[in-house]
Amino acid sequence: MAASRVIDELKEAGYKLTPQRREIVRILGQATKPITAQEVCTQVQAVFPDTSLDTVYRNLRLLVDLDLVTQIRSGTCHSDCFELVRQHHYHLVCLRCGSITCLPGCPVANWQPTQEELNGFQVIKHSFELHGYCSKCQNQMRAHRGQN
Amino acid sequence: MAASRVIDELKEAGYKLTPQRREIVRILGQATKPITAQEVCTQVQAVFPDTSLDTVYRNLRLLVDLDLVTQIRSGTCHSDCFELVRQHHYHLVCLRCGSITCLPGCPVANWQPTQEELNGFQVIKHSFELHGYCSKCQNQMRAHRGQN
DNA sequence: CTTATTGCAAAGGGTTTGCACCATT
DNA sequence: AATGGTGCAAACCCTTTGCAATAAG
Repeated sequence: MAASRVIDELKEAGYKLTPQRREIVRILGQATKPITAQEVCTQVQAVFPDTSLDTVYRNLRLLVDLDLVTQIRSGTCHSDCFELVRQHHYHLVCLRCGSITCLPGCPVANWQPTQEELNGFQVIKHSFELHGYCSKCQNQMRAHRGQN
Repeated sequence: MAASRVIDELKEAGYKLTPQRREIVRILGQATKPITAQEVCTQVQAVFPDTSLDTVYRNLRLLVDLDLVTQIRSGTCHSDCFELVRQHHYHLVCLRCGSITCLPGCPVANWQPTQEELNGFQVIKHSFELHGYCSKCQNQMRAHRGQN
């Protein structure tokens, strides 16, 4: 979903478009991977230095509630990450630094368990993550071992 | 992995087997799904009322570090859940109440992305979750709508 | 007897909330 | 002018940590 589309949806839903809010959406639109509220905040503050972290959280929550943003509580990430809702894809999550990389497509996009297995559970969506070590961390771990 | 096996591993590794520690392992061994530290604590306190939550956290952390327990930071769960390491499986996670159900097997057990996609990322493991609504929450949501 | 483990209390980190002021509509 | 949004500060929840007392080996 493009940032402009998100702005339109906010407008239509009757929400005010403050500069901070526009900037938050713009930053999410530019991101190539999910980012934390803190990262969003730092980037917003580059333009509007007085922006507070709670404003970022409030806006992210609003966007999540409106189904315009996806919130990811990753298997390794300390804090939640956010990204604009977009085509289904999956993530590489580093076990060491928590960084997330997006990969297109999904190996289980069309898969469904049997009805007996679900036992009445209503599936809305699914998530698929690969956990391991990014190349940067692999290098650092090698260097660290080298020191000993 | 059976609880007795976990106890053996702890013994072999030279850790002391306190009553609280044994009970924590026993509770994890009996659980049919991942549970929170708070849930473990409440169950331990049924037997040893003075047990503190931080002792539970310390023991869970130890078990995770020893690769005897898996820690799950789910896409919806407020706090982390824990389960004994066992055969690979996947989870149904309720978007409303956060409850987790285990399903055997895994639709992507033998799948691997191409080397170009990974770009040096070293895959250690993966996680697969279905998010939706458990039947209990579906009923509650229906009842709630009925009231209006 | 030695050392790890415990309970307590306090601190830490991420996230949410109450409030008065301010800005968008 | 009305209402929703903001910044600040404080609260909240989950989790971790320092410490002295305790218990397992």
